[in-house]
Amino acid sequence: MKTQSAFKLNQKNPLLSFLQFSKTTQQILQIHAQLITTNLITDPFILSQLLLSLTSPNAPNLNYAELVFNRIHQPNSFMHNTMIKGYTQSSNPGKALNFYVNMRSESHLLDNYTYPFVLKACGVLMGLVEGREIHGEVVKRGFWSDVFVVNGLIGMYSKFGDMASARFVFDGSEVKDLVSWNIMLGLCVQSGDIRAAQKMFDEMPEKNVISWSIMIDGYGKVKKVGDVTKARLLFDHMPIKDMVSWSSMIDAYAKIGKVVAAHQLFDEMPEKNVISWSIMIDGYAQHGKPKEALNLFRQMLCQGVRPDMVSVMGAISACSQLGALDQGRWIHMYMKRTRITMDILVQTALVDMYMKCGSLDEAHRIFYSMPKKTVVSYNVMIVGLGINGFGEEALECFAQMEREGIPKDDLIFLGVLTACSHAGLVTEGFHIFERMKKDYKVEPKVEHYNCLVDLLARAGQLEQALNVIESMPMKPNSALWGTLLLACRTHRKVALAEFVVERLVELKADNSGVYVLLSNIYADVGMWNDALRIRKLIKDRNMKKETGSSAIEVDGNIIEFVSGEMNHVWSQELKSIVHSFLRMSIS
DNA sequence: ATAGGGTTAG
Repeated sequence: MKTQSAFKLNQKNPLLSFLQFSKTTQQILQIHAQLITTNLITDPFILSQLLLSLTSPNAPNLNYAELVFNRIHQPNSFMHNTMIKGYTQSSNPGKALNFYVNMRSESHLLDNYTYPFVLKACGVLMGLVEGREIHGEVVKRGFWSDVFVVNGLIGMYSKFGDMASARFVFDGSEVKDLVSWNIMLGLCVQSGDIRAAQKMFDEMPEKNVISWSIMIDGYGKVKKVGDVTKARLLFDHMPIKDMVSWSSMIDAYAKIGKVVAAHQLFDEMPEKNVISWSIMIDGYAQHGKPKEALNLFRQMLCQGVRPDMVSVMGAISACSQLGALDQGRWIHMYMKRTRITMDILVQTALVDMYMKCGSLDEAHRIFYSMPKKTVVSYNVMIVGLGINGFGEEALECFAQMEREGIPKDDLIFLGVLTACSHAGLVTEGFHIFERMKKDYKVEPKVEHYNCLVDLLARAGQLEQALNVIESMPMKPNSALWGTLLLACRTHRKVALAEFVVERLVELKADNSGVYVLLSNIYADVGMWNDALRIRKLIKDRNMKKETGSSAIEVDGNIIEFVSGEMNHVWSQELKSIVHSFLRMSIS
């Protein structure tokens, strides 16, 4: 955005000066009211300026702009183009295309300024057919030498993800600038072809910060450790960095769970915005460090950074993981109070948070007040009901989803199956699994078989579970055997457990947890020698045991308990509580 | 022309 120059009074036309200086809609409207009373209203230059002000992204008032536009007797190209630009920028590309269609009937209005805007509208609308048609028109009318038009075309094909067409325009054009190269670079990255991007990057006659940032982002998105190193190399070598380059680099680390490296850069970056904070918060939340995520969120608020919809997601997710109901509630209230808009994604995250924190009431309230629901919203609800033991309600929710005609994906079946498994609804679960293949034509994946095995095994039907594993179309993975092994303990099936461990050894997935479980199974049925033999094996192989931990929220503080560590300030109190409960249950 | 967001198994 250009900085507003100091107010200069136009002697010949004082109103015009005010108009160009006005920033808020109210000011513009006032001036317009004055304009109507004067004869200046017919001056095309004044009217153009008025439309420009009314459609500016600072204070757009497209309805009013359209009103003014319709009262103009013979709108010129500039006015048309201003309307198209305004509609595209305020995300109403359909209207923009309408304007364009109207212009076409008087083709003298169409100039080289029209096409970039209308092509952009096609890109936003995903209007593939219209886009190609306009492409043809551009060629016919010979606007090839205009780099803005060419970039409009490349940009549009880039939005469609149509590399071939974008390349065709790019290669065939005589006029390329840095923007054209950068759009192509971005398209390569977007289609996952980092090698092609690197080739272009090397060939580019000149590069700017944006080109470098695209490459860093691209290498970061490949999500392999080696490529992140490559991203870092570029990052360290680029001549000038801006917030986007820093954020892209931090995100590259955060996405692969290298939170330490990410946080270090985050501390080093000279200037932060909401996006950089969100990246860091989400990085922690997605990699098992919800406490750190919440801490950062608090820090962000302290620094006076106003959170937006996206930046609260990480914090909400952290609350779900911690079961931190009070803090989750606080964030929810904070959003209401500070009028942060909540879209489907935020609402879904909130439903998930309330469900995971066991507050079904609040989850219900949001869920049923949602104007639109997606598969994901339903999934969150169904899984939430399931983990809270309301299997029947979960199935009812699924039925409601069917009635609303929401298309299903494979994950929703995973949700329904886990809900059944948690509630012990074996026949219902089996039924859903069958219907999944038959009625919905969704091919079950290993994860679905895992759920089915879990469902049967928990209910004690271990033979059937084994049957499923042996008859399924794909190779069973270690998670699947793990599920079965866990059920072996609950149902004391020693022989089957030994069989399962053999399979896990074959898969080289026999970690310490597996042997601990096996040893416990032996111990449960009194086979002490075997139990000891396995214990010794764990010790001899020097296998490290992952320490278990859990956390609860006490008065808004997150208290973490680590297995085996009983020296926590809360431990003594906890012990006495547990003991008094035990005494109560005995007497 | 470049950066951030929701769902699964313990």
